[in-house]
Amino acid sequence: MSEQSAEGTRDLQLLENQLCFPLYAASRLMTRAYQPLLARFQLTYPQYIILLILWEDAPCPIGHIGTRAILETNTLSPLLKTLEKQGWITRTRSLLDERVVVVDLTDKGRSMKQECACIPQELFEQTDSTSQDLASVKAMLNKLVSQLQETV
Amino acid sequence: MSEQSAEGTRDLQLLENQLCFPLYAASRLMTRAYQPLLARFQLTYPQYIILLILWEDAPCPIGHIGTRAILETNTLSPLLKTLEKQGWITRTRSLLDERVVVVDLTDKGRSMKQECACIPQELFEQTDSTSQDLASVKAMLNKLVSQLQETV
DNA sequence: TTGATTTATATCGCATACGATACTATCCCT
DNA sequence: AGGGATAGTATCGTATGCGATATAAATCAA
Repeated sequence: MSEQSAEGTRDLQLLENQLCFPLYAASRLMTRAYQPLLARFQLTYPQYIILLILWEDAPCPIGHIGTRAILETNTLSPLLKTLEKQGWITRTRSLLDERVVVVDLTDKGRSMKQECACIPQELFEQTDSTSQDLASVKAMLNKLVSQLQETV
Repeated sequence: MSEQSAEGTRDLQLLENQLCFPLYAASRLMTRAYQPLLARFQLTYPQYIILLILWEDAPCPIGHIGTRAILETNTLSPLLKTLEKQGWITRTRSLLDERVVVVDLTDKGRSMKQECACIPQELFEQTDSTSQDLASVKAMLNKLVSQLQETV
């Protein structure tokens, strides 16, 4: 399995020789791994990503969240509506430009930042990768993200 | 906030310091990148993954596909139904064990393997990563997948 | 044998993703 | 000023993912 003939590695149509599949699988498994940690806060993984962004940048327009999360408004609109309904955020039309909706954290949303601070460490403990390993993957994935974004 | 280091690199709550986000983003962008290549064949990305597996293993039971794709039957059932409706595959109850549904490729499904053989190369050309880079990411993602699968 | 349990698949409901489209506000050009 | 182009969000339809549950067949246990 680890040792492959030159011929075996050359067949790009084998699932094992594709980058896309472990990417797809790891992403879904990562979301699953977050689920029990986020359930305490009634959060889904995409909602958690939005909150991470807001804890850094709120208040900010929806478009800014979309840029950072690499999500279109057709995904963000219902997602933000849910977060608003559950009391995490507020959505307000900008007075300066009525097209813009500014998103801000509620008191609950702001205070939950501390409550959620343990999550990254808890998740890290679920893998026995070294931080070195994880840092390498992260760096290479970030590079891949940039390259893929350029193609669009 | 960050007691560990003077810099912000230790603040695990920053989006930039999380592994999960580039994973999530890269996976979605990869799916987007495949879309124009798969559109010619009227395929979605998950459908393409199923075909990759079938081109290696067909005929095989649904459970086997689920194991390789790391997908539950609640996802696979409708997906396979679509592939059947579009003439790529057949689904047959096993005579040996009536619980099992055996999936096989149709003639069209089998012959399209050659037609789709160009896709991996075409996609590869959309990134300017070296194969070395991609191989490293793939290896580390596979390790991550294994570790995340163990936690479930 | 027969009832309980397990296995393999399917159905339902909900929450993303995203292409296509719609809508409104702003901008830009003449 | 006015009308088209552009920008920022929202809505709609379709296709996943997946937890919870259902269903039917095979297996197991007493």
